[in-house]
Amino acid sequence: MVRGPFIDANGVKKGAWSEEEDQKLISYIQTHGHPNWRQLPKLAGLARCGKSCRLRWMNYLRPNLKRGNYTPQEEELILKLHEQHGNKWSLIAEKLPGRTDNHIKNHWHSQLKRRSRDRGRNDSEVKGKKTGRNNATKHPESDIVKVVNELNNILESSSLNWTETTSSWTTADQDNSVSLPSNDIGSTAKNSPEEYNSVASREASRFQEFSGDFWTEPFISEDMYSEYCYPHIGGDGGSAGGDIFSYDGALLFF
DNA sequence: AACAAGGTCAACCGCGTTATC
DNA sequence: AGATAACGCGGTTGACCTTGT
Repeated sequence: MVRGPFIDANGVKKGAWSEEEDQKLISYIQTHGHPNWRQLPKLAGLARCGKSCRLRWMNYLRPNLKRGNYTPQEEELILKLHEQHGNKWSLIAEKLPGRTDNHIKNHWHSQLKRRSRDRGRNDSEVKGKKTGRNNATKHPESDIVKVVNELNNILESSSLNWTETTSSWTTADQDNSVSLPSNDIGSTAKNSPEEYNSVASREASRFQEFSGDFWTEPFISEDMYSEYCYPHIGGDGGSAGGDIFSYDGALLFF
């Protein structure tokens, strides 16, 4: 499915990653983090460029990545966010725990683009002319709220709660921040509430062990927090938006 | 059964942005 | 303040897979 491995003119390996390379990268990052992608391949004993290592880690090896089919709620949210923000895949990915910008982008081009186009066509047939992108007023509030409510229902059944004051996810049975184990949930737990809870609790325990004191924990690079603990709340203060707030008891992602 | 077309997705490339010197 | 390095994002590619004819 992917380019076969080859060595380029500079002696840098490219193309598909082998199991051995993956293991090297994982074990290096688990031990040292990734403070410097440029230096990482050399230090980890990989004949790759830093950029390639970063990409492999971010899109494939990183913990908590969700694989497999997109839920209708996720797809709906992608469609909404894309209409709002355009091709800002990283922005969209922030709202979808466990999905990477690359995955979302691929999914968009392979399926959602067409659906979006069809929907637009239907809309215009029904409502008459109405065009333009990045137009928030285009979407009736109730429509967006509906999508978000569906997502909230999933979260509720999972016993995971977003605590605005501490900007963290908690499980119902404990107050500790928890990294959302989307990978486990997606592939192993099959999303049943009981299994979901069990995995979430296990992850919470793991996180407890891990984060005795997060800020003094050695070898943890700063951005690991946002990578491991979903969702990343866009606190960059930029104009991109407030990201999450509550509306009539529902969580809104913007 | 064989082929073609379209779909999927990991990976690469180029460029803009941010950080550091 | 300017130059350079490093990072991150979005677009694109290419090979395998699936479906239709």
